Amino acid sequence: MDTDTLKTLQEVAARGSFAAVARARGVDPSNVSRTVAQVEAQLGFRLFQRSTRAVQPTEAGALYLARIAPLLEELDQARDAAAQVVAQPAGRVRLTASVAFGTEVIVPLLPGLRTALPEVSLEMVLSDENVDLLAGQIDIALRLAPAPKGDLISVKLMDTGYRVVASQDYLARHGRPTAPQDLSAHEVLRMTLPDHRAQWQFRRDGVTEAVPVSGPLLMSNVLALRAAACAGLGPALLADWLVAEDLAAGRLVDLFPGREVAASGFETAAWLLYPSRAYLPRKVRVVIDYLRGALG
Amino acid sequence: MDTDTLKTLQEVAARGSFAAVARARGVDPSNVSRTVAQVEAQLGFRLFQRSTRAVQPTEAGALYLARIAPLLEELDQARDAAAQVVAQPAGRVRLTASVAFGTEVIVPLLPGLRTALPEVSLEMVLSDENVDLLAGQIDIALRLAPAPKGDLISVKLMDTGYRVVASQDYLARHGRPTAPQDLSAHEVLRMTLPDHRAQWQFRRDGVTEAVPVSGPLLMSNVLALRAAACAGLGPALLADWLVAEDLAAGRLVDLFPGREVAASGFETAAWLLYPSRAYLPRKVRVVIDYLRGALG
DNA sequence: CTACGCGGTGCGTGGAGTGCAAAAAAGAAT
DNA sequence: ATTCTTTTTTGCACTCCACGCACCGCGTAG
Repeated sequence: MDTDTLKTLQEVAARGSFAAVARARGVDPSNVSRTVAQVEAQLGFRLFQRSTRAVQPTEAGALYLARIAPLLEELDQARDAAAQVVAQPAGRVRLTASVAFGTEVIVPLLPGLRTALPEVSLEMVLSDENVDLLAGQIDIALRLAPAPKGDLISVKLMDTGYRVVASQDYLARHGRPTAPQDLSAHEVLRMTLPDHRAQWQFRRDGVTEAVPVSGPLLMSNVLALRAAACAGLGPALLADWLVAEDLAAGRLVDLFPGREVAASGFETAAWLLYPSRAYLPRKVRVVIDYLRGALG
Repeated sequence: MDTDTLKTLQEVAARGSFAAVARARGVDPSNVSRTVAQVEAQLGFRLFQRSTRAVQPTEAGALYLARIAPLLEELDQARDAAAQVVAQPAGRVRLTASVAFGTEVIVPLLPGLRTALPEVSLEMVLSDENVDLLAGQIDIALRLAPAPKGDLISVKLMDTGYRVVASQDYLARHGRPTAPQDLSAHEVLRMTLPDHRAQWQFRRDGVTEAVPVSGPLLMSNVLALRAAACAGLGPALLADWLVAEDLAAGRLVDLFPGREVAASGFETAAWLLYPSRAYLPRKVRVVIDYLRGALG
């Protein structure tokens, strides 16, 4: 029983005509007719009830075709999966992340990734909106929350935290707060996200305190928020990976290095999401492994 | 890709030797060698790493073989499952007949058929129009004429005849005709079929006579015609199977019990039609046999 | 060192599969 | 009704693939 033959059967069922299948395949109609007849002889039952004007699957034929359809599919997948074992990890991998995370965390990794996986080319889709992985043909998504639903695989890439930072000159002008409570006297820079607006949370030695904050400036973009903080417009609550470089360079100062800081919950992390396929393309696999190795 | 080929691959993996597989299958070792080589060429990767003394699946080959093994199994199961559908005298059989024949002849057989073939469920499509057997997924058709054309198998189910009948009270009011010719003086009930309209034929001892008939009432439905006859509206030419019960119950009287009666030809019969003798599902076969036994 | 058995290859032949053409048939169109 | 078109099926050459056979290279076992 040839798989090509079985695919012919399915095409016959789909098109409802031997002649149409023959035209589509560029063969003689007699070819299709004989193929079906031969399969029927081998199977021992009739697959299609046919007249000169119509071809209709029999009950047994419909049952058989319905059952073999996924099998033929999987047979092809088995071939592809096995081929990937020997194939070099090559091709284009589409990766999506937020603009800030992409530019600050992923872009610095690109040189190393290029040398480690020269055959893989990365296509970065940076967007602060949640891109549909299937519709966008996305292989890998980097998000700051795990997959809420569906057939996505979530792996924690790295733990993330927040820092309250301000610029040197802002501190020189307004004084450096020594305790979180002092922030209530400052006009802080805030995100428009509801979680970040009313209060910030601090934790040290297991003791948590919430500090109400306020300020005239609200921003929807963390890069802009960071820029504002660097410009000395006030203290800001920002992700640690976003301000690591600025802290190291001295452009920003971590106001409470001894405390954990959070907007809503303390348990935050960056997640790597990818669609749960039966067999992940090798090029995607190696990129995932590289990212986990570099960030995990 | 032939499933038999794929099974050969599995046997190679199991036995670890081309020659052993060749012996087991009774073919030449070169056959196995070439089969494997051809599959590898089609797949694009090597399945077995082989030396003169050992055959070992490659990593890709092992993965491929492991994945196709259950698929081949299911492929066979699909065949068996479908074959069982046709082999078992069980399931739904779609049967079409005219409304009158179905209700008067087939329905009385149903109780016996239910007990004789409890696993078979009958779906009756009663229609006075010629149903398309293919489009309607009909297994068996009961018609009062043989298949005029096509690849349908026709078997005569039972001979049928016609009777000229009238109700007791009609005869009391209009007198009982003693010879067919007397019908010309009656207003008879007629079918709208062209054959039945102008004259009725009678035969006794090989002598045929045609009697012209007329009447104001024409009906297109034999059940309505019978009802009209029962209601004393006049004599009617009706199929014997249609009036047998009424004659037995005395609701109708056979006016010419000694004669054969016909509308057009005397050779009339009920036919059983079914598509294609080859690969006839067993459930259809047993219903056909039952009907022939009960009516033939 | 020899012999056996293994996988791989060249070769000739028979049969399977191909397209073509014609037949049968069923629906559509006139 | 009758003709026409389209579709399935089958008969018929023809081609070419797949089969077994013989042989080669090679590694292991005795």
